[in-house]
Amino acid sequence: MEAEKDLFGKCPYMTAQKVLSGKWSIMILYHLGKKTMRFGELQRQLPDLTQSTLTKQLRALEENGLIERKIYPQVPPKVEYSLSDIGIKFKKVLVELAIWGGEYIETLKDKADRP
Amino acid sequence: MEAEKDLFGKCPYMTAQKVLSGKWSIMILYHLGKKTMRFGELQRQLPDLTQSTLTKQLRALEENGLIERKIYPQVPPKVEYSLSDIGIKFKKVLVELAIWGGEYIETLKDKADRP
DNA sequence: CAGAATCCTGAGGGATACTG
DNA sequence: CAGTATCCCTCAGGATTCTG
Repeated sequence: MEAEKDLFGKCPYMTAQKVLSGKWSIMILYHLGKKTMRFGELQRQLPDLTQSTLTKQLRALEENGLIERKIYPQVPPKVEYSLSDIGIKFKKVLVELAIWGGEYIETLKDKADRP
Repeated sequence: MEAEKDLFGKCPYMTAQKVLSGKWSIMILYHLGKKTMRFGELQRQLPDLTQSTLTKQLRALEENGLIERKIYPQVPPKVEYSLSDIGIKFKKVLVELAIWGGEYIETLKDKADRP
């Protein structure tokens, strides 16, 4: 698609940046990294975004190949989201991200303690 | 500042997301991770952004405590940018990010090969 | 050299309402 | 349940120009 044209030949950092630029991308990848989830369940984990926003974010991640969407043809609808292969590999980044994020929050507290 | 209020108490992932949301944050951190640099030198490494944009991105990173700005009071001006302590710790994330970004680009090529 | 000051624009995110 | 379809609106990013 168009996304591929944009990303081709770019450096890994810029590529990563693009894919992760969605406001909720990281959170979604984190939750799907724990387990495959249905739309509703995922939404309950992320109370701060609306259905429409969640849908858009999921579509974007799917188009970029990070997650997979499995539709069960039944009524009522059932749709499961899970990490793709490359999505699973992203977990390693998430681990470091979590560690660093924790450290970062600590530095903020320190600043607040002695102003 | 206001940034602290926003970030306080949030999960590490959301915190990280906020700090890295700048379009060029990762690239800048990567370059400054290699060495301390002056404004002009940094700009030469990143030919795709204008001075004003680079300035804004640097200000944002500085406000978030990721980089440090050292001003030499002389004429013509000399300003050096470097990673702060917490900025240095971010290198670990960058490493994983680079690896994953490379893998991701590979998956794109695979898709292109057999459409 | 390393910026500050303006101005502008688009797209990403959100709110709301409707549906198979 | 898991979406679509609209509308709206902010604001990050960029272009441009001027400066100590």
